[in-house]
Amino acid sequence: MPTERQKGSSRPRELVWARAERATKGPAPSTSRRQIAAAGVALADAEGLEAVSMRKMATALEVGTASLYGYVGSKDEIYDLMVDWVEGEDGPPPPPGGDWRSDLTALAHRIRGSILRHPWMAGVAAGRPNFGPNSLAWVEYGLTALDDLELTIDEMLVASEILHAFVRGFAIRELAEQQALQRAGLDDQEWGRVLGPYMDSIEKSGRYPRFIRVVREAHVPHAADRQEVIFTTGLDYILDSLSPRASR
Amino acid sequence: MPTERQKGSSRPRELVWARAERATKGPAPSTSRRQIAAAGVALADAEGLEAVSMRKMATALEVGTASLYGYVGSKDEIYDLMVDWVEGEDGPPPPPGGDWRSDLTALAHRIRGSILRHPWMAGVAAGRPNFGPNSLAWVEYGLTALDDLELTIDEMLVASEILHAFVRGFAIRELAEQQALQRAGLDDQEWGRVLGPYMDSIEKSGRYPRFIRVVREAHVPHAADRQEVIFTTGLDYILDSLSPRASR
DNA sequence: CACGTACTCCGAACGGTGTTCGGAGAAGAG
DNA sequence: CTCTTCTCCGAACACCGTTCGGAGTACGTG
Repeated sequence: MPTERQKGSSRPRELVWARAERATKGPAPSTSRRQIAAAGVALADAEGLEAVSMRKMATALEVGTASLYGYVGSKDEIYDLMVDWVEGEDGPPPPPGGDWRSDLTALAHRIRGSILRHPWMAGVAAGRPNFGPNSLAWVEYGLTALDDLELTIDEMLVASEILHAFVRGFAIRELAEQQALQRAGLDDQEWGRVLGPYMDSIEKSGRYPRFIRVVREAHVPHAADRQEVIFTTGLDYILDSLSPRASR
Repeated sequence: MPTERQKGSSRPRELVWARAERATKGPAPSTSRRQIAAAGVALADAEGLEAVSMRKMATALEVGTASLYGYVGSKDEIYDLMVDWVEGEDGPPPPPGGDWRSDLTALAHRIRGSILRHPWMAGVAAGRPNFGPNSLAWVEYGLTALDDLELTIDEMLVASEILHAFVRGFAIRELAEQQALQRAGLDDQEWGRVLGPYMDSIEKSGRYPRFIRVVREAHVPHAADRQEVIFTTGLDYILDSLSPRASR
């Protein structure tokens, strides 16, 4: 999660994206924002977001700790760079394929994939909007796909927001479950040992009968695939609700 | 954001919710998990999540810092307690009103309200699932409302997941926008000064025409109300897509 | 070519952080 | 009354984000 600004903080500089990467005068910088982003992503992927500290970043980049503040105004800006790096890791958006439905489906799976591949994304993106060039390119891609539906500009905005909200919200929930598993020591059985007794007591309390029914019934062996099915089904529900609005 | 566990950490104890609050033998504890949760929420609401430190919590509760570890296994567990405290702050769920659609609408608005009222919720809930009693009660409420639709158990699960995913995802996005505004110094004009030049350069690049169109057109005076409208519209889309599945 | 300026680099320090350790003291069990 | 078991917590450890101010470098200009 992005560190929160304290109340009396000095006025923010310009956005990272708006500041020039390199000055014209002094010595050449020995690294770049792009390298900083890549190093941050590598660190966070390997050891978790907590491992992204200014000192470790500096060590990874073979640079003094304080030097990073020449590239970045604060640690939060490193998060911004990391998010946009991930948005760009698969290359730029392809040209739309002409079928809005499959374009949007692909977009949704891509967003979900990014979050699952980089679990720290959920927490980082929660507190700050991201206006990086790669993020914008993918938003533009989604809006372009929606063009085929001949919606008003307001309907397009709503449609885009709904899609992104669902995908992001779903991936976050999926991730929380997945990480809880991982936290119990990378061991499925261990998790059962910890959660099991509590679930039993919940069941015995009798206050959550439908929840218990869902949990017991959904506790099938192929949990990973189950999430896949729920996601795809939910996505279809949402795309279904978009199409009738095209033929007004 | 929840602190991530490091790899070699010792095995986790039981869940907070499963551990006994009070032992039978020694002296009586001088505070309670409930008070810890309330103090944490108050601190986070007033000064941001970053202000929730073990030392400040201990000071607020008039207790030594190390004493907190008798109530809680780690700082993350304090986050768990805080989330469930918020889930319970409006009292227990009412009995379902008989109309599934209005029940679910009310539920959605309640979740969104909680996140907007306690902005730190988004980041905290991103990394950990919450199985606290109050959270479960509201999940149960949603499932109960869905009972009227005569869905299969799997359809109920999907429907519940979709609703929660959309609401959570939307609130997070809304919050990010709102906090970016706040970060610029509680000043709308300041934000324009920071963002404006960047948006102009984006526009001049010509690479994001649809995005620019949406931004310019959505930049109306009544921004707060705009979010309300988008949320309500999106929610209706989703509920619309649920109802046809009732009459299979 | 040389000067001045504008920049990059970064060691050291400041005030915080989460968590552990181990002793002191309180209260129910026998 | 003793013993056991719990609560409490000061002190310490390793680390954190950020700031300061000096040293060094390369370009624009005279």
